Amino acid sequence: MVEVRSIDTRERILDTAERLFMAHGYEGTSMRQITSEAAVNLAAVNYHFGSKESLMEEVFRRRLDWLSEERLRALDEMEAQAGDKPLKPSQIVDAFFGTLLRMAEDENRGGMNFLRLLGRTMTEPSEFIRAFLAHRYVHVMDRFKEALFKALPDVPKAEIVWRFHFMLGATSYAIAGTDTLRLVTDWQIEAADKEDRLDRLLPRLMSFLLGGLRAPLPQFDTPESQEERAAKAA
Amino acid sequence: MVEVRSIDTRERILDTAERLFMAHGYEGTSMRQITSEAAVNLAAVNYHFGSKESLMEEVFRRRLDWLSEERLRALDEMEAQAGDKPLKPSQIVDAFFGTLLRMAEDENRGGMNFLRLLGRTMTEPSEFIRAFLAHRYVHVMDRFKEALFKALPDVPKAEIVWRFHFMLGATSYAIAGTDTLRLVTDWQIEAADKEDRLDRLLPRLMSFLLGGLRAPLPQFDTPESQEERAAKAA
DNA sequence: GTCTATATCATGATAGAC
DNA sequence: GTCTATCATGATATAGAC
Repeated sequence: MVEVRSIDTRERILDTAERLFMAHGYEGTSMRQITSEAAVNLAAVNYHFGSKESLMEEVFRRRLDWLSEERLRALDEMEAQAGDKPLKPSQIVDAFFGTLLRMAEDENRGGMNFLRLLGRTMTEPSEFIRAFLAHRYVHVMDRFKEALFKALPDVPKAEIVWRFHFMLGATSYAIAGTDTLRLVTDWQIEAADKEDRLDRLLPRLMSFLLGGLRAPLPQFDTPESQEERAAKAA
Repeated sequence: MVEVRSIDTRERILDTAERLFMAHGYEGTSMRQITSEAAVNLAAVNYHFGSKESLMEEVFRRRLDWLSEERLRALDEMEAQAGDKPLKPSQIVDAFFGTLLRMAEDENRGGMNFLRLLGRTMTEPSEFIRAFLAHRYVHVMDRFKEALFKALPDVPKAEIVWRFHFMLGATSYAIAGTDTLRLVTDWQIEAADKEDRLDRLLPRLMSFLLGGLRAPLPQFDTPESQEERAAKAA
């Protein structure tokens, strides 16, 4: 063992950073806070990760590499079982969003805290981290997009992409705002304990997402009505 | 006129702050950036608003007071017209989310930039601003909640609150991530120009939201299955 | 590998002249 | 109302001893 304490230090920094980035945002968290709460020296972050940005990237990489593999594995399995038949949309949605939410139950994989951080980061203005995520996991998104295209051959592809986007939003927000729920309601959500609330979030969210994914298509302007409008303008 | 320039200064600070808070987040934007881009003196922010936090609150108040009135006005009108009959869910959703998205077309009311800032802030970790919003506009949320309860008497209230929450998420994300769309897709969304994309966002989003709102209810554990589980555990 | 000490700079806020 | 000058603090990052 070449100083096993360094591994502890590294992990302790990552754990603390994950928690603090979640609580105060990336810009709102200082390296002093991180190193002091992790009980390591201020210089340790730069030694182990090089910079604050690289630390943030590593916080995500540690969790998302695993999640991405799980998602793809779930999809592969289902497709292998289905053979030639197309998958049901509910299967695809579960492979993507169900796998994500079940991650919240595993404290060793970051639990709810990481999920909330992820949800937040999707709308946060730190360009560098969104660019990092977009690059690193684009292949996962593409696989799921293609699966949805096959499962819903009658829905225009552009529409599916938009709805995928809406599903991401509903999920990110639902996760990120576990305490924001006060904004919508003042009365306590009926669930007594946290466990129960998490158990029920998945079926609730799945119903909503599938309802949205399979909703009747919106009616846009037809080419005729566009011509009408153009005629009026002229 | 007692120095009309001060009004300009105030508004210019608000406009600039709105844009920069959107681009870099609250913590990521310094007062020096704001005052320098607004071409006002550094001390002007503290003179006019007292602090950076109060400035942020005013950025939101300026837009949301108007939006809240519009939302309530739309709801009042519909209820007056409907008389005794309950409103259709689509009407309520349009009064809330449609009014919001139509705001994006009005540059004098902040346009798309403010909407994206709002979407971001919903998941952002600045506690003070979320607390401010929750306090100041709770009456609007309550009115819409009650309207949905009446429109959907067969759906449990808790379920409606959750789905309201999911709808907020899908919308915030859709708005906040106008450029994040790259994360889901690499190919350009078919819309040629921004105008068109915005025109089509509303019907697309409305279809999705209504599909989710009216989706079949999720199946939870019945008391029986809970007893089963308890028996197993014992 | 880990620490102390420090360099260098940016931050929010204010005091006081005009 | 607006300015300059400045304070006190906290930021990221690094040099160099151990």
